[in-house]
Amino acid sequence: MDALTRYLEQQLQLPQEEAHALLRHWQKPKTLKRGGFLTRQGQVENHLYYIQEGTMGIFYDIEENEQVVGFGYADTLICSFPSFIRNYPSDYYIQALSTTELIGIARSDFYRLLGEYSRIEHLWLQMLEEALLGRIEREIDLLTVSPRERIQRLLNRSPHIFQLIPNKYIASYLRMTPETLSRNMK
Amino acid sequence: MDALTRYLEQQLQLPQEEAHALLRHWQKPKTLKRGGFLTRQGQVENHLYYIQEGTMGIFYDIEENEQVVGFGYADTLICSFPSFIRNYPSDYYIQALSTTELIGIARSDFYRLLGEYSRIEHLWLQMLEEALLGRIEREIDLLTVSPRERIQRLLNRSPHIFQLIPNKYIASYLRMTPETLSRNMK
DNA sequence: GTGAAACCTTGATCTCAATCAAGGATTACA
DNA sequence: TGTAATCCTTGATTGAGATCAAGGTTTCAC
Repeated sequence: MDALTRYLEQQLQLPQEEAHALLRHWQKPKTLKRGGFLTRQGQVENHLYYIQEGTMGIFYDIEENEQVVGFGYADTLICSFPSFIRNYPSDYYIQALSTTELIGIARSDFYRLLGEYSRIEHLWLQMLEEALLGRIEREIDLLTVSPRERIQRLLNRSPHIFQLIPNKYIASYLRMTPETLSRNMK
Repeated sequence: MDALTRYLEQQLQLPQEEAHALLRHWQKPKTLKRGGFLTRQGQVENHLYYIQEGTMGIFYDIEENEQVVGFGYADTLICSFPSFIRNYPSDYYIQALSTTELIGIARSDFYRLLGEYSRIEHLWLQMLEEALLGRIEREIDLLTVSPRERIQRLLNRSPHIFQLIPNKYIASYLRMTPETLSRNMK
């Protein structure tokens, strides 16, 4: 049983029939080297990806600076959601931070399956709820004034990120410079 | 035809049958004076509310300070979503910024209707998608460094907020002091 | 294994928004 | 309509994090 099957059936609790229906449409693996783009700015995101191995960063250019807005790592889904959902060109770009292997499912297949299998639709609804709650938590993190406190919150919520991702990206994600992160980690 | 019916059928494009099913469970109006609480910290949010008239603020205490994280006004839904969805005590509190009239639907009724009417479930899914995209946009706003730029983004996206809500709340929402907002509005 | 690139740390300086303060304008409601 | 409370504005000062700079360390690819 491969990682995606395990993810769908065990982690997401999807019944076999639905898991199989999804798996049939998942495409052949894609490998990216560090620095390689999964999605570029201006490009429409036509796939939802599952990361089999590696680490990725989601970026957005704010006021001419590259800002990190999220990470991806093994056993998580990744894509430019606004672009995937709205079928618009993406403002975000997604890059491999280390060699990464992914598989994707096309938007058209995905939304068709939502219509065909109410359990998949229900699962997607629950995932959207979770994603929304995650964003709401993230908002509090960003509103927190003290850099030290922002670091602490991330350490509590996602300690593994500090093992996986270079600090300079984490600093950007936490709305501070690498210097400030360094000075507040001790 | 009242405002909620219009909202469900026209704005949300819900068929009559489903709109009626929802409407039956919507409870009698509730009026709050300026400063009155819709939801308190620590209280479980058991209802989803529709604002018929007035303005509301969603607050969160960060590092002992009251932080505004959102607004509500006529013809929008409001509640402490994390609490409503997860059935946990709310970290947020919701207060009327002016005299406000609302009607609510109980969580249990709401989720039962989701199960009974796939069109309602589908609509809720779409609303969650929209809410998620809204949060993602909001994240970029918060990551923007320059206060002037943050103000500009809100002015572009939601100019009506500046008509409805006192500037001091908007300042907090934009992660700045009222002084900074004032100095950067001209 | 080795060299080059990427990353982290520490120090010195600077900048811009927060804070403190006070007067004036609006708003709410009795 | 009067009056108190709330809100907005402007000025002066302060402080925390950004920036600039440079040395040392780790990581990665070949």
